[in-house]
Amino acid sequence: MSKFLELEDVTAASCCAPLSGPILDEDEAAELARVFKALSDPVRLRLLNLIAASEGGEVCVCDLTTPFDVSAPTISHHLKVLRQAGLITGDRRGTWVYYRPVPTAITRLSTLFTLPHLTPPPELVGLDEEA
Amino acid sequence: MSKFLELEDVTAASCCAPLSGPILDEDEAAELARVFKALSDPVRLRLLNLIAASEGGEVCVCDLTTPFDVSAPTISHHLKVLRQAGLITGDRRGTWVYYRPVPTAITRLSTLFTLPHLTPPPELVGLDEEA
DNA sequence: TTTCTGGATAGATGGATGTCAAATTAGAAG
DNA sequence: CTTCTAATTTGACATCCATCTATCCAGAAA
Repeated sequence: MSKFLELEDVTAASCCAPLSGPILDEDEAAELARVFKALSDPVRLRLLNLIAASEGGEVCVCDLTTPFDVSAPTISHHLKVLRQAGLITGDRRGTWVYYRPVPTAITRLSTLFTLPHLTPPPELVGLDEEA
Repeated sequence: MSKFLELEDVTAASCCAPLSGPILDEDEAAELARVFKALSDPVRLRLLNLIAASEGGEVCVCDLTTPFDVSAPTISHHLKVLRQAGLITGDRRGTWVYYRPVPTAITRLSTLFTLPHLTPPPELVGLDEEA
């Protein structure tokens, strides 16, 4: 494991119970917020999507810079943010650097959005905020 | 339906396929990013948690201001952001305003974080970013 | 070692965002 | 109408963040 990433994993134990579950304390909320902040940028979402959808399970950074309109350092920055959020991992192999998703960190978020006592009543659709 | 919320619903059709699914285009990514940006603040996460976990299915704003260290206008601002993201709805009844979660918008996010072809291999835990 | 290339870091900058105090609106009650 | 209270809006301010250019670091190949 290369050394160029010395980062704090933010997705510790904070999230497991759904949002509709027990009350979130300030620390848990702060940790979770950091993860969602990592997902709050379009470029980062597309990066994570490309990495998570990759056939081989990993993607070379060299393939992540061309699909975007931003500079290479910006891509590097976004990858770092995703790394710090614990959503992806990367390691250097020779000249190139490869990134993979961290499945446990990603699937953990899935349980957050289940609403046990609120199975979505389809009749309510349309009462949401309207344009 | 009261008039004090004239907001664009952001959680349109953008999200349904998991992050590991088909490639996200720029528009879809932008829409999704807006939802996650709404979730990227600790106060907003706790607000949504309080609302989603409420027994009666709704919460009066008057009960949402005391648990926090921030001023009432700030709470109002955060509620507006959550509303604009389509995650909650609110309406005034007499003197008070009540907020409810929007189940469809919330549960929809759940499907985003499933990894069909990547059932989380427990052996990989620990290879994540380390402190 | 020197050179070349892929990728990360450093520093600067413009725009977005969380916060508050003060002013405003909506409704209830005199 | 006047007054009081709940909640939102306005406007200002400080901080944060996405982006860029320039520079630096890590390997590979001479």
